[in-house]
Amino acid sequence: MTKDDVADALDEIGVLLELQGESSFRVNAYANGARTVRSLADDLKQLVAEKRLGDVRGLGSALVEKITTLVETGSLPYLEDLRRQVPAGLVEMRQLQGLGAKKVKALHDALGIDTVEKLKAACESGAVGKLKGFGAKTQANILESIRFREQAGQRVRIDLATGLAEALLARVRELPGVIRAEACGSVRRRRETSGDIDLLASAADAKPAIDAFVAFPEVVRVLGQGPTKASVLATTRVDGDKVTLQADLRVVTDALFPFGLHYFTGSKAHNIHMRQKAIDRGWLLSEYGLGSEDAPIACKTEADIFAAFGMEYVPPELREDTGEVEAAEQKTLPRLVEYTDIRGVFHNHTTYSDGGASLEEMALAAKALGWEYFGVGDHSQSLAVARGMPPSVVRKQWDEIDRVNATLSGVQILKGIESDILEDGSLDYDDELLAGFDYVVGSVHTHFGLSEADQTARVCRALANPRLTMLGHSTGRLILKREGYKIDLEEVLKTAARFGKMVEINASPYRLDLDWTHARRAKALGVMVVINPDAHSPGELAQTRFGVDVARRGWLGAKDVFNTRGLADVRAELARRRKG
DNA sequence: GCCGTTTTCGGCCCGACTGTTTTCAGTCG
Repeated sequence: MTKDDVADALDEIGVLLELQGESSFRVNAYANGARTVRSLADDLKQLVAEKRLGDVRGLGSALVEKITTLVETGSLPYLEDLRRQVPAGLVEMRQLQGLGAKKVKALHDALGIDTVEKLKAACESGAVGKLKGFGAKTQANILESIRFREQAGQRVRIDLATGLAEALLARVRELPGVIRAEACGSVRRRRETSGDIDLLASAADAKPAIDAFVAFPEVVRVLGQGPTKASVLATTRVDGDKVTLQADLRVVTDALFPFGLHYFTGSKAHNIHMRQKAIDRGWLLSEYGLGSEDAPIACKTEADIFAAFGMEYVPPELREDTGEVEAAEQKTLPRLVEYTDIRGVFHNHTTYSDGGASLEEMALAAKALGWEYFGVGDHSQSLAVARGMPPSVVRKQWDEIDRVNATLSGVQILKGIESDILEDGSLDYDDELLAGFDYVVGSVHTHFGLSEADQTARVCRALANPRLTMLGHSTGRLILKREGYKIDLEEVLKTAARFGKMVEINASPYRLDLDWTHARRAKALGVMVVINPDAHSPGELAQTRFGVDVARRGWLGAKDVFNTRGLADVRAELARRRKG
């Protein structure tokens, strides 16, 4: 049972209790507990074993007991009972836009509706509209939500959400009367995925901006429109991929902009914590201001809000209520790594395996980004589907690297390899060939189905290999597409620490593993992190920025990230490691 | 169900918007 498994179970309990009409506070306690578990920096199994779960804020005796049962036995009778009591279709109905637990329960109690299909039929027959508290409009909206369920309301990768947000934001900023505008929410916090776009703008008069917003060419449907706020369904293409998301625009006066920016950036948990800090001081904090009614505290920027509390500025990426409020009070927030700190990258592909560009093209693209080195890490021979290189091709690539390096100025190519970690944990190629590389990235590409114990042992054995420099994409997940293979990352990170190995944050927006919670754990264990774009084309080198986002969410500073070092330093360190 | 420098009970973030009402409940963020 991973943290996510446990958190999913707690979330499910919350939803099922809500559908039974339980108190919203009790329901919230489970949702809070799930979120808390999901973002735990410490190892869950260890917390359970050492009976320290109860020390975690938000986990009381009832949740501690249930989490302990889940971790120790892998199941929870209490949850299984709830599942028997609440039809599964109600959970699905609950996910429809505009339908909350109360309405779902009313539909079930009054009409016996327990599936989306029955709900659709009841709407079409007009039965729903006759129900007390429902009406013709609600009935039509439910039908609309059922139709649009496939199209929107789903989370999308951060690169796609960012593309749509930036397109909309650019238009909002051009609107007459708009003074400031930002994308807030999960896009600003740089999460891995986003479920909607939250835009905030300031203007003396909100209405013209709202009216213009709902008429943007990206808007395919207006979900709601008031004097200061509008919700739409918006669509665009990002690098060829179509992305459709709900987008909300809120317009406030410029004096309120900092408060709105903080409020709509969230996370919800961070906001609640900050609001509590305000209450402790006899103030109120909301999107409308800070302070008491007779003594409001003026803030020109978001930083002023934190300053009013005597806190350091908390970067949006840290606002998950995982200790950032306390650290900001104690002024112990780390200085986070920035994209501009990156001096080069190590894990990338060229036409020697499954990449689309030559060594020279990739190196020049790296130089254009201001980097000092481009590390190639093409696939090793075992990965035939990706045109993995037999030893003869490796030697040919080395020759070409030497030739191209002699012609390059300001950037150098490093001789790396993405060596398959074979099923038994050994590396691809013999020791002699491996010794010829500047560094070795070890990655799992096959046998995803091993048991957690076997997969963990396999990767740990690779980490113990003196030839391995860094571990590539550590879980093999594809965001929103494929779960990672089962692996005990705590054990992997501890093993990496023991053998002094680096662990990659794979910056491809499809992967982003290590995820931010484990990136933070890696730092705590003293494991050096490296951010690699896994680029297969020159344009993909810049996706390194998404990996920097993950590192920032994981509280990493520049010195925690290997590729913030310059070329000379990197060469020296890699040489030192090769000597062992 | 959680929590505590108003502490073991009585609170729990709170405002915008929608739709169904005629003063408010539900949903959402």
